[in-house]
Amino acid sequence: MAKAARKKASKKELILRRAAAMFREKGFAATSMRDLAETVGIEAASLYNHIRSKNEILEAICFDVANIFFTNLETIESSSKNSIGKIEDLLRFHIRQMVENYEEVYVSDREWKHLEEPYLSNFQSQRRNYRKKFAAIINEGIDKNEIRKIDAPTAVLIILHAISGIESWHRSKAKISAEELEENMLKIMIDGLRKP
Amino acid sequence: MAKAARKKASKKELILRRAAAMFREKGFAATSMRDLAETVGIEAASLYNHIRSKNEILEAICFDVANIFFTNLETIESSSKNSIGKIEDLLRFHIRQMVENYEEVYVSDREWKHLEEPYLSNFQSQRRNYRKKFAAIINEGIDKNEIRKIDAPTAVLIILHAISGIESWHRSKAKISAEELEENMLKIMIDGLRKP
DNA sequence: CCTACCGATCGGTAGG
DNA sequence: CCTACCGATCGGTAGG
Repeated sequence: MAKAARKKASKKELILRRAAAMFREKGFAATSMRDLAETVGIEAASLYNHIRSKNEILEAICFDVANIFFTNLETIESSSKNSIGKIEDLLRFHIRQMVENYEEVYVSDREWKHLEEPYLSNFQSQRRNYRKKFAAIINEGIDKNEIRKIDAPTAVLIILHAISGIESWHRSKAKISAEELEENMLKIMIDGLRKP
Repeated sequence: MAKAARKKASKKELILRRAAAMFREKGFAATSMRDLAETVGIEAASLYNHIRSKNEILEAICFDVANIFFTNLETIESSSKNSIGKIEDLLRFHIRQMVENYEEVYVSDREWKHLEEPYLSNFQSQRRNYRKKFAAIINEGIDKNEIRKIDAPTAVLIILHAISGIESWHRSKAKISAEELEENMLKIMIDGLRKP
């Protein structure tokens, strides 16, 4: 019984992982349940013993990712570092997630618009919330004279999207290592914020 | 005859513009020809008097945008400015295109993977080419000691994706003006490159 | 530009 | 987990 439960859980996880890979590659709408079933190695109808619907798969991916980032943000918020230090930690976390957890993060970032209500509104509001908290850290740094006077929400958008650009790096067979990539991104972006 | 030709051309342009708006909003795969026909105000079958296929619409959008950017890049390459100046011009052009020509640029950026061969390979190679030329300008600046020693291809990815992040700004009803946005982005990104 | 329609494919269910 | 199948919808064509 415990064994069967474990087995079922791992098959569901397999489905979610393969789905993330396919949604990333072809997009949510262009991925069919028959395509997915084939890469999992079962018939399309059998998928429905593990998941309720195609949309439920997307929900699982998007909210898993959202929770990982939100939990990390709370940890960083309550740390004792200064603003630049907090932003650096935030960036490193984003970059590492993008490298290590690539398919899921990418899908959460680009395919969430195919979420259905009420999940769509829920996801969008989590997203807004995350960006607001990020912007608050930047504004804190501006107040304390660590960071140059810039529009914080704009800086957040730039930073977040810059990181999601690692996608292409990932595809290009890693001409530089993950560590080098991280240092390069930090150098460019943190120094764009820091007060001269 | 000239009048009829003009009329037909403008109807095709209307279809392309509406298609860009819908592809941006729902994604290429999730947009049906019936949806598109409805917003244009005709029956689905009538679309085919103006365009050959759904994919041809995507091709028109993607290559129009690619050509606009490529032409501009060539102009900038042959200018007499220094590297930082060239990059600044390049950034301003990208930002303005993103603001003024939003739907098409966004679609070209995010939906090109639904292109079919041989257009897909063609588009990807134009894209690689553009990034290589952009990276070459950065490397030139590093050689001339205007720009700090960073990995140029990484900087290109960061910059290009940072700009595509304006999408969210666009959606958020412009809390700051387009000019302010441009100056903020320049400040953050150019100063991340410039040699201290 | 429309009506009428095609074959293919979609997400999902019934029943075992 | 499979076979068999459903209604809906897809991109696109024929013919006028």
